[in-house]
Amino acid sequence: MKKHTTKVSGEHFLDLIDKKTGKQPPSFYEKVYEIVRKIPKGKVTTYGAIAETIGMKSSSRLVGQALRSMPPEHDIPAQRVINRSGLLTGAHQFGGYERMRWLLEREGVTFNGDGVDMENHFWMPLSEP
DNA sequence: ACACTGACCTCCT
DNA sequence: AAGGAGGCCAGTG
Repeated sequence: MKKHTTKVSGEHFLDLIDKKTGKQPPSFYEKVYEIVRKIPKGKVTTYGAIAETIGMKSSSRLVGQALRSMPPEHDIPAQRVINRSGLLTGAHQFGGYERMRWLLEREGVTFNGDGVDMENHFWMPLSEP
């Protein structure tokens, strides 16, 4: 039985991001969400690039953890975050590889074999807001 | 409070 | 070239 007890549940973190009250320093998760929201349509970035932008280059796994913890209703384009080699390693969260690929292709992302054409679609997050 | 968990990445065979 | 082991560390139970 799963209650919605997670501390990173929908209203909580969305509230923090939207209002930016500044009551407390943004958590790692919140920083991830902010960056992911900035990924332009038709572009992708990587877990490692996001971690590096936050200033924790070695914590790319935490980026994946943050995205996995997102609530059902969100406006964060998480499908635009993939692994370094262009593979859709988070596909299971979107209902499988084909589904995640479709989400990206309808945004204009093109593929090279099984992976995204990184040469044309990789987007490096900006450090400054 | 402690142990385990990863939507990863980089080395090392 | 391809595959495996280890490091990473905030959250979660």
